[in-house]
Order: sequence, then structure tokens, then C-alpha cells
Amino acid sequence: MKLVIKNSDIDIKRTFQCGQCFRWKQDADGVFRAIVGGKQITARETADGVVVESEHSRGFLENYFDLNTDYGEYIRRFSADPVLKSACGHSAGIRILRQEPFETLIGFIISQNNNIPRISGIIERLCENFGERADGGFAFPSAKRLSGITAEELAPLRAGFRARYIADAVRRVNSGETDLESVYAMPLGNAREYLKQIVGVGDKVADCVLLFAFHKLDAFPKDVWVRRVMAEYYPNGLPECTRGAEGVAQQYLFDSIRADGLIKV
DNA sequence: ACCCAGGGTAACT
DNA sequence: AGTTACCATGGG
Repeated sequence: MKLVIKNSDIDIKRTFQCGQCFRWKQDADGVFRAIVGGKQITARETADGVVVESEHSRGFLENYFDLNTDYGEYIRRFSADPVLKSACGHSAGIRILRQEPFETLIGFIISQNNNIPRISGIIERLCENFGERADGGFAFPSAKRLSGITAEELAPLRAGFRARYIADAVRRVNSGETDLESVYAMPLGNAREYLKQIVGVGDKVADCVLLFAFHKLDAFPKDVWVRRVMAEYYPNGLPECTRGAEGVAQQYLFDSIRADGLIKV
């Protein structure tokens, strides 16, 4: 399957490097590659648009990249607020991916009190050690594949204190104590409390999973960077124009504050 | 040597 | 309900 997306509809560099995903890497030739759902996807920018190639179906790719959503509509809405308008100007082209729930859960458990390069490294070692070999790399291991794993057996990941959190999440998903599929139908508050039953999952990790896997756009993960933005620009909370799409606004703010160190109003 | 990183937990007031 | 030390690891 080959898919071409208009350049104005996506900025793959920002989309893949804005902290929502950890497995997309850019090769020396400029091509982005990742194993998603057990199959490789490549994406590259050309003058004619962003070319996406994979053995996945068109439907899978459209869903993954959220191609049936007009992000220009969000940007128009957010532009009622001067700070967000500035953030949109800087971070336009970011799209919220629909990632696999288990992979996203483990990824953001690993993310706590950690930095993005090291998160990627731990996940890479998880895939190399326990994932199935796939075309061009290793798939992210399923919960079933990790069944029964202990924190000690996860030592090669060098995940530190997070190893037992990973082990607990695997155990819960395999026992059915946590049914990730059921989260799709839950409203935000219920879904958050449900995921927080997993040891090592608090408000922030839960909201990241709800936004980046379950596509709950009203989730608003507050990490250290977003807290800084809130303290400086929104001491009384987010503006009305973000209602229902707080998570999209969050990504523009996160990417802008991190990239530039500040948002220029 | 010290501080920080897409935080959470447990043990305190 | 709101604070605080501690948690492994690695880079600046």
C-alpha cells in the first residue's frame, strides 16, 4: 500500500518527534521508519507530498494517522487565544496518532521521571529482547508474549524502578483484570480511574495513553513542561476555545515550549 | 558533584 | 487533601 498525504496536512518530523510515540526513527536518507502493528511503515517527505508505504491496508493507515480529521479546524478554533495561536504557528502539522493500547501503556509507564532518548532506548531493548522479528526490525511484544515475565527478567532493559510496573501491567492485561479494549467505550474520567488501577500509572501516564492510543482528545496530560506553560500563561485554566480538544492543544503547547524554550506571543 | 528527565508511590502532616 | 523523600538510569 502506498499513500500520499498533502504536505499541508502533516509534518511527519513533528508528528513523530513530539513525544507521543517512541519507535519512529529517521535514517540517514531522511526516511522515517517504524514497526507498527507488526509491520513496517515508512514515511518520507517529497515535493508531491508525504509518501507513506506499508503492507498495512489503506484503512489501517488512515486510522493510524487520523487522516479523516481536519486539523485546520482545530487551529482555527485555537487561534482565538493568542498563546495557542503562536503555538499552532510553530507546531502546525502535528497529528494525534491512534497507537496500539498495550504498547502505548508500556511506553508511558517507562516515560515516568525519564527523558525521551532514554525512553526510546528502553523500548528498543524491550522489542529486541522479547519482540517477534519483523521486516526491518522487531515488533513490540504483545502482552501474551510477555506473559509471566518478572521484573528481574526485564533487567536487560535497564528500566530501573519501572521494571516492576511493566511486570504488573503485563500481569493485569493477561489476567483480564485490565481489559484494554473496554477502555474505548469509557468516558474520560472512568477510563482514567480504570487505568490508574495499574501500579505505576497515575494521572499523567493515564492521560497520555488515553490521548495517544484511545484518541480521547479531551485528555490533557500534564507533564513538567505543560505545567510550566500553565503556570506562566494559564493560571486560571485552559481557554474556552480548547473545549473537547484539550489534548490536541496540549500537543501544540508541549511541542512549542520544548522546541523553542518559550512561546512567543 | 549536582541536576534533570512526558511521575508515581508510600509515608507522612 | 496537600506535601515530600525516594525510586534507577543516563546525559548535560
